[in-house]
Amino acid sequence: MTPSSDLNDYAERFKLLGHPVRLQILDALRRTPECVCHLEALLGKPQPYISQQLRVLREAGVVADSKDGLNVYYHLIDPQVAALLNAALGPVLPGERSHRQALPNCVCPKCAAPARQMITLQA
Amino acid sequence: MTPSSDLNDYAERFKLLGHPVRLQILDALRRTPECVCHLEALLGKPQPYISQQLRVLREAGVVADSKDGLNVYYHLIDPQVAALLNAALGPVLPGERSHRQALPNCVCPKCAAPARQMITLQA
DNA sequence: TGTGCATATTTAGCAAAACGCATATGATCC
DNA sequence: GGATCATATGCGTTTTGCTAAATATGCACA
Repeated sequence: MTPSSDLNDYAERFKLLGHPVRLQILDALRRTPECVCHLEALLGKPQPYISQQLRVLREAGVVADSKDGLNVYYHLIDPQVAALLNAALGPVLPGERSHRQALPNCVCPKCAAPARQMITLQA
Repeated sequence: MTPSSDLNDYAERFKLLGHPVRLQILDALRRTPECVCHLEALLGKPQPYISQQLRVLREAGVVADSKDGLNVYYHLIDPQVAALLNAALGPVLPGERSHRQALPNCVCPKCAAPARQMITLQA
């Protein structure tokens, strides 16, 4: 009923997106769930710092985590944030290359399941 | 070509919206242009403070001003910000009551063209 | 079972920036 | 001169951005 108190909530949500690191995380997550170690390699930031931003997003109800062995996977759960990302960055193209090659086991340089590595080099 | 440098620009734009006062200003401006004195009455903040936020928005290329006699009217010029506002707050309904009653001469309590005032009291 | 290694979270801390606001001054138009 | 608006300055408080250290937690393997 008081429209200005709602606006505060919206401003809070925009503030979540108004942060390069968080925006980059969310842009990655709207493509596919990602484990923390991959986000670390992707953003080039120290891991505790990424955990901090993930926590901000988690406590705001924007993302959720699910553990799988050693790894923790995060995924986007807020449809409105997804809509905002689409409105701002454009929708994710179906054929668009995801940041990772294969999902189930993290493939970023650190986690390095050696499977595809030499393919990348020669092809 | 470098998608992450673009993300910085997008984050900047989100940051503009992630501010209660600016968001309230933009929400008003997407309905209709407003003069500063009306925004002052609408937000209940001192005039220099509002001018300050308007300047932020102006220098970011989100709004533009046009002078008309004593008054300065601001309007929204960034279509992408308008799209984000629509995505977040919902589109402006056609019949929705604008904050002001009549545009050409500001009608907020301060500028008070006395025209409609007693109507408000009795009806 | 115990030890070690790797992933991830949490806590603490700090410098820098942003915020909220007041006040004073200036410009412009009537 | 009077009103609207912009700009500038200052100040106390809060938030941000980031680093570093400490603390779980799960897996592997002897």
